[in-house]
Amino acid sequence: MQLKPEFKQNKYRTHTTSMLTESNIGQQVKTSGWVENIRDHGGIQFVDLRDHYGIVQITFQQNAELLTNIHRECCVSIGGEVIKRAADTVNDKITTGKIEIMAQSLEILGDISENLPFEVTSSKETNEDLRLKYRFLDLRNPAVHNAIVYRAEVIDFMRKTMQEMGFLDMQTPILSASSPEGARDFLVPSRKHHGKFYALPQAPQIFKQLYMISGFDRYFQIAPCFRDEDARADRTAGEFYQLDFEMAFAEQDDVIEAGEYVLSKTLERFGISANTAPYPRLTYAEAMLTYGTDKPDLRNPLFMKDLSDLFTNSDFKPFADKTVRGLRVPGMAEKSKSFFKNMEEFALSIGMKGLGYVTLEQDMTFKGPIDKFIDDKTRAELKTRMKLQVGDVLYFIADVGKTADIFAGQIRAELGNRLGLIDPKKFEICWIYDFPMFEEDERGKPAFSHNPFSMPQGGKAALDPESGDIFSVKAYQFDVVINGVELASGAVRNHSNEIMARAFEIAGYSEEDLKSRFGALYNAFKYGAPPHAGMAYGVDRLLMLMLGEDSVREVIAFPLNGNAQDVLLSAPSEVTEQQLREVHVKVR
RNA sequence: GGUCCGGUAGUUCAGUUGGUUAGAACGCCAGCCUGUCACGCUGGAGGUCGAGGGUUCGAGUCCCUUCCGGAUCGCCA
Repeated sequence: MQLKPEFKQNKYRTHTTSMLTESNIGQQVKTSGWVENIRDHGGIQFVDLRDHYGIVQITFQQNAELLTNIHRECCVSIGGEVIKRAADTVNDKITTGKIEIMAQSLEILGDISENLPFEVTSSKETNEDLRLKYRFLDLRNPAVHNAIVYRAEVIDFMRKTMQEMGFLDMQTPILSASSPEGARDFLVPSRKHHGKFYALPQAPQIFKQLYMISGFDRYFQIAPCFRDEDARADRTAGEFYQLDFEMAFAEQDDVIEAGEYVLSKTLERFGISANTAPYPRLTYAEAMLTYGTDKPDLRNPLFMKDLSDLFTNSDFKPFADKTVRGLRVPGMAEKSKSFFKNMEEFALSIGMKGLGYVTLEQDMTFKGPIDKFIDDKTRAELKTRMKLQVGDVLYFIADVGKTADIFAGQIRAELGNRLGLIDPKKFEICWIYDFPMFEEDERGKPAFSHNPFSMPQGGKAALDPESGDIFSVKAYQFDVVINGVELASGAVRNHSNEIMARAFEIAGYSEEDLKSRFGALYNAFKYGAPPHAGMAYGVDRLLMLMLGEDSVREVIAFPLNGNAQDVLLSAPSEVTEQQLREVHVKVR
């Protein structure tokens, strides 16, 4: 590697470890880093010296005294001559493996390192709380370190790509008002205003819409978002980052195209093998019927079809007048009895009452526990509709309404796993769109199904009480799904108070509620809001997928633990009485 | 908040039906070793078995309480 312009020799080093190549052979150099390992052979010692860029081997011959008191993870600066390694001692595993430094001097830079709480090079196997407490050591592990470097590179690339498309990187406030979104807010007490609180933004939603109303055309931000909800493997406690963007005078397709561009370019740039854009677009209804979920894993080739009409008058009570889904599994008939039994047990474990199936015999007849309830005409129709072939298994999933879809989706996912149908290296990306504007709440009343900012398709007319079933109204609302993970969500925004008020009314809120919950937007809409639309990608989640990690915490340098604690800095922590008095807070 | 799983050496783990002095690997310390790169060899130190209580002649093991961690459901528009 050439000397980068920004690299300057100083008293600590003439080269970083990875700069050293065969071209440096014979030169006097100095390099600094951490001692990853010491191999002491008596008359000769080897030290692996690690810095941000890589590793180089330092050899000590007849000067072992330089290593007195040196332990693993000591921070040192070592001077010496670069020498060529003999052919039989070359190490192909490291980029500097053809050379080594013959040490002549060694300076300890920090304090002598104490005994380590865990071994740095295998830190990923350590209990997570301990890793997080010593995150500075954990992050020295190249496997952990490089994920953070990767994160920086991916975010940098996304930012540049957004800028190329004409988006401006603009900030939004962190200290703001409690927002009317679904999650719990993090509250910050006010010192100057007794009894009042700021809230950390759950998303920059209101502000990015205000940017549009302010006449900015294309906004984006790698935006911190704060939600006081419990963590999951794919969801950090507390805070996360979104690639958030918004476009004025935009339709749904404009946002989808921009979102598709930045994602596909990013995956391409980082060598992720994904299906190429344009990505398949599935309506919510299609996804629910075909995959039993609004976030389908399309790596799984299995899919469902509607069979309800064939069993309306069936003698088999569990199917009669129910929603029935058919799931064809090619070539599964040869699976063992226990495999089928285990699937039935799985079905029971998720709350299904049973899991009927038939297998397709050599002569194309059916065999299986529920075959006796199927008449010949239905058999013939099943063969054509499900395109059945010899050796197939046809599962039936029946229940009331949407429940059948959800159960079918779980069966599909489980079969995908158990049959090994899912290629962990593949990325299958799709759009889900046409989400319903409203869904039934527990009492059967309409509630916003996704979010109240979205524009209903058909505008105000669609919300007219005369225009029919309110639950059939769709919103301009869409998601990006990768491998069954919801990665992004977007919408055409409602930019009219009139339509907003009507939508709120349907969801059981008054215009006064609208004014109090969305005061700023409501006020802004009064002065000429442009039609606008946008979306936001979960950056942490995307990085997790790109790196093939199971936990989102692996792609965040200093994450809260699963219990929403910063075990490194001890947060949250108690504060002094004085601090509490200043912000007028009394702790019970 | 619910459910499930876990907590044993610095780390990762094993520990049978309740039964002798609680083990292994890695790490650490000491000694030996001039070509290793997961160096090797010899020896050694290191344990409140998460905590508290109970049953028992005897508890890492069984019971109760509690704390901590993980997964998951709720929650996350």
